[in-house]
Amino acid sequence: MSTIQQVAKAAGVSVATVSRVINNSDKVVEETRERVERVIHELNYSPNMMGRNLRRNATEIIMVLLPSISNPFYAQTVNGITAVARSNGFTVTVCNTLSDRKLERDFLNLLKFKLVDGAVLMSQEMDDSELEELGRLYPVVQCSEYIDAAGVPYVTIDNASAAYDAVSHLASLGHTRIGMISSKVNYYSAAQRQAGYLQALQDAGLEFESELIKFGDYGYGSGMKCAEQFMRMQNKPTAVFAISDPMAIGALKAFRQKGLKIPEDMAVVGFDNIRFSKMCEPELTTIAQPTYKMGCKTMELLLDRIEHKQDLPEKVIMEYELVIRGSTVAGS
Amino acid sequence: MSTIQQVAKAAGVSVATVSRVINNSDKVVEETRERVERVIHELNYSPNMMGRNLRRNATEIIMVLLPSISNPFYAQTVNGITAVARSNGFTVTVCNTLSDRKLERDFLNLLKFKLVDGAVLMSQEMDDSELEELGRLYPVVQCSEYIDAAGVPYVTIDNASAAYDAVSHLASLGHTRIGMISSKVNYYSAAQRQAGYLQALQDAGLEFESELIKFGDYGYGSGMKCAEQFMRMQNKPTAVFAISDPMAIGALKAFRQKGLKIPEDMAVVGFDNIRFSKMCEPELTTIAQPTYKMGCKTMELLLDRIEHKQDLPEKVIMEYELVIRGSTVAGS
DNA sequence: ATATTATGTGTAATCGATTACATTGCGGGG
DNA sequence: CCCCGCAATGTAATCGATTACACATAATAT
Repeated sequence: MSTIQQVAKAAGVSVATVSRVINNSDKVVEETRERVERVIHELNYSPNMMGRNLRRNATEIIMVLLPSISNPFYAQTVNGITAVARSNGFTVTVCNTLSDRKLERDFLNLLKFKLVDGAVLMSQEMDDSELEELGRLYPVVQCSEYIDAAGVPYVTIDNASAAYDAVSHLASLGHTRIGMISSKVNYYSAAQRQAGYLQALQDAGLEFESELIKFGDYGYGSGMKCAEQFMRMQNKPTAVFAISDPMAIGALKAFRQKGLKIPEDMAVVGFDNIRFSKMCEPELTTIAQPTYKMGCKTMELLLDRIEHKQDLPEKVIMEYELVIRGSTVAGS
Repeated sequence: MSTIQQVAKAAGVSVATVSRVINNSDKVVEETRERVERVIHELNYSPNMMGRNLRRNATEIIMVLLPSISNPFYAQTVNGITAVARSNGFTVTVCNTLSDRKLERDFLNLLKFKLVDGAVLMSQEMDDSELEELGRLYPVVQCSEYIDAAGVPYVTIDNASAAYDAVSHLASLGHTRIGMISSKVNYYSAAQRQAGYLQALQDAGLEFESELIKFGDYGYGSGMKCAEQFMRMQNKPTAVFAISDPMAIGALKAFRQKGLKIPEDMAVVGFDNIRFSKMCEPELTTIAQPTYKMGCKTMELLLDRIEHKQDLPEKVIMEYELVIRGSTVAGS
């Protein structure tokens, strides 16, 4: 690997001139520029970013923290983030925290250590005060999953309202006993979705009892288990709202294995509109978040922070959509 | 953000001593160490990695390049890579190339620029000679998808043999007309799987014609389209082998929409054993790769390269497994 | 008592870039 | 012919760490 010094010597100029050529700044007379560029090419030189970054105190890399790349929900969001980042000269790397607090901390050290310029959090394990400090010290934006209290900006949908719409949809179809599959881990979005669910039941004049909420972990397997719990109840629900598509799909599968007809005997609504939700039998009614746009918006907020703009928006609430398919309405 | 100089001044020692404390190297007398550590804590100091990396010429970060984090197949492999990396003090970041050659190049610049110590390629857009050069200059290992000619080490399964087994399984069930859903992009693995398919047909004494191979893009949608093409054929196959689970699942869906019974009227085999393959109706027969172990092995090879060990293995072929489920054998 | 060694700490070079400031040379106005 | 100003390039400080080497002091050997 060649350095700027070697290039300078070989081209018979100073390192300053080489640097000027690389950054095509200032004036370099055409003849010199060509000579330097030829040498750069010959030596296959590319500037060492550690040197550059140390001097500039910036890396033009941002990182996206998410609990698991295996959850298909994240892919589109990352694409949106990447699109905006690239058009502003930034590179995006994805960091898989596996919901491990220690691993998450290791990644966030990259921020502290200045190896990345900013971070998007799509989920966090840390507590409010840690997040608050993080947001105070570094450019950080939350996307989709968030903690409100911490003063860290976020982009999200109105989870309560989305859940409300999903459950109201079930109620409007005549269901009077509606279950919910939520999550044990208390994410804020899960709490909001539960609130929306309760509100919808109340507004539809339906009764609620705690047995109607089961708890999973966002994955298929837990959806199946929750469905089995519902099946064992005396007074079974005829419809279920799950806060993730994989859980909804797992539930669908379990219900069908028990011989229930979907949506006649049991209606199911999911959340996130992952691609597979159109592949299962029947197709899944679900809440679609504008994932790509959310990613774009998130990156815009982050760029503003990195550039230290003032008076920045703290919250952006995006529109969602209830996508009605065969798991709630036959033949749609 | 405080620097090592500030810490040194505040503690009344030299930067060398502070550095020794941080790296707990050499001898520092207990009293000095405590004083320095107290100051470090008070100033909330953490070493600037750009300075350190510049000096050490290493970052202890490795990157994984993959075409799309939305393909669930990659998640487990990344977990394996991460496990081994972490236990060796390395951090893993995932880079989403979107199969875009330019984006891929941008990420690989991080290698050239010394911002990462090594890379795992799970798929590449570059041609053989580029890959060959990359492998010569930097620590790089291919995983799962690979180019053999380039002399870059790789970890994989025997794709031809796996496809052979899948197709032989179909033949052994009495199918005599067996289609294949392959990919337009000519990945090496796709070519090998086609070879295995052809060999299996030949060994089973079955006829082949070019119409029996359709081409998709590894996604659900393309699987559905290929299935529709099969349905329009005069002499339809009664079984189909797809080189990715999403395509197999898409095909399954399309066949069922046309009223075919699976597996009676049409048997389907996929490839990769993604989690959804157990959630679809019926469950999908597929080839399971030992993804987690492949990730571990890949990272081991990469670590060896980073540490400049000699006489390293160039190829590691792992065992796969044909998982038989309801899409080929009823009730299994 | 002196020479030798070990121990702890400091000084300054170094990694590879960027960039403020200095220098050089040249053309034009007076 | 001198001086000024501008354009092109060079010199050297700087970013924040690590580390070879130097040095001072104390402990030990002779």
